[in-house]
Amino acid sequence: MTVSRAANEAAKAQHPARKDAEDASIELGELSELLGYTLKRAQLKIFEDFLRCMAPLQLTPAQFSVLLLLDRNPGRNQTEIANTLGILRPNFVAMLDGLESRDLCARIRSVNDRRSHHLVLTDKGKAVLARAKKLVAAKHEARLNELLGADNRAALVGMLAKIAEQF
Amino acid sequence: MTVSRAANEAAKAQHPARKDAEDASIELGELSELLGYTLKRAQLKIFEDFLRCMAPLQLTPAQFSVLLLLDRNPGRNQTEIANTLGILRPNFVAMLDGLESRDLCARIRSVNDRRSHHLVLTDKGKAVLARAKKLVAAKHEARLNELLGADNRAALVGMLAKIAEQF
DNA sequence: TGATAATTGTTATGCATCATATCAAAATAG
DNA sequence: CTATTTTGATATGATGCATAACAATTATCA
Repeated sequence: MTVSRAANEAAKAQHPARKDAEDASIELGELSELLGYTLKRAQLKIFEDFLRCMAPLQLTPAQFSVLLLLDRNPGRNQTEIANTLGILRPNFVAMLDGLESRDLCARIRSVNDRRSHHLVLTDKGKAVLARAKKLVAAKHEARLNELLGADNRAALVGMLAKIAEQF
Repeated sequence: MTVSRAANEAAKAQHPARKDAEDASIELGELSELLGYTLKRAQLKIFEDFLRCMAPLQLTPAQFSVLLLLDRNPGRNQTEIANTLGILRPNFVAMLDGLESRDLCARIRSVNDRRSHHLVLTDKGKAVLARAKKLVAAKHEARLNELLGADNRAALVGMLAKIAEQF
């Protein structure tokens, strides 16, 4: 599980009285100004919190993104969905297997092109997605707005999107 | 290699005239407003560019961060360095083996505590780090400033650091 | 002091992610 | 009709990340 790392840190925090005690704490130096470094660390934290908020539904960020896409774009095939999410087709197969085995989505053989599958959410899938959205909004994103402020949060997302697209 | 994905995309870009052609392009929906999603994608792009810039020195972001830390904090042991970088000690062993086999750093048995190693950069390690810093500044970070502007870039790093620490 | 516990580096191992090659079935191009 | 391409799928390997366990060493404390 992904909580273990946090639990590990928490365990250390309970023993501040040791030779351990950060021993003249280490200098990060230019590391703290490196975008890649902060980016990676922030991403891990965000995913960790996402998993925590989504624990009752047992959805990973990747799975959530698939459900969102299928909801907005019903009937697309695996290649299309996988491509827009940056998932390689071979790896997307097992992922879909998992969602399908939980009856969250379904593969429907296309009549036009019998190689491909139309992907759709099941009713259960739609229900789970609706609950998931609420959890994300209420627990995850709300906490972000609290930490950064709505304006800053929007600006942050904007800059990240710009990097993701134009870099 | 990590370039292959980009090469793959490039290959597709050369064939815009297919049934493929993004076929009434897929709606991202609320995905584009999800911080976790943009964060992950931006992080991948940044790491990809970092690797490209650092190709002549063959340093990964993780390796670069280790060299930086060793430079600023010579004589620390493996546990200390690994902990501050969020690397688990078992995984740090192989990583150090790699750097040490390239003569970039060295493990020096401590006389006070013969269990631990003092970690230091070799002369070659210092030289490589110096070149690496220049590459990062000239190629990588410069491009970011160009895309976002220096002020926005600083604000971005600040917000990410806040998330990484306080979330 | 001496028995017990904790720490350090290490190995082994498992799981998840990611990437490539390859394949059969089906569709498309020429 | 033949050759190529596309789709979903399988097998496979590399890498990152996490846990358990171990020997050597050090710290704790009764």
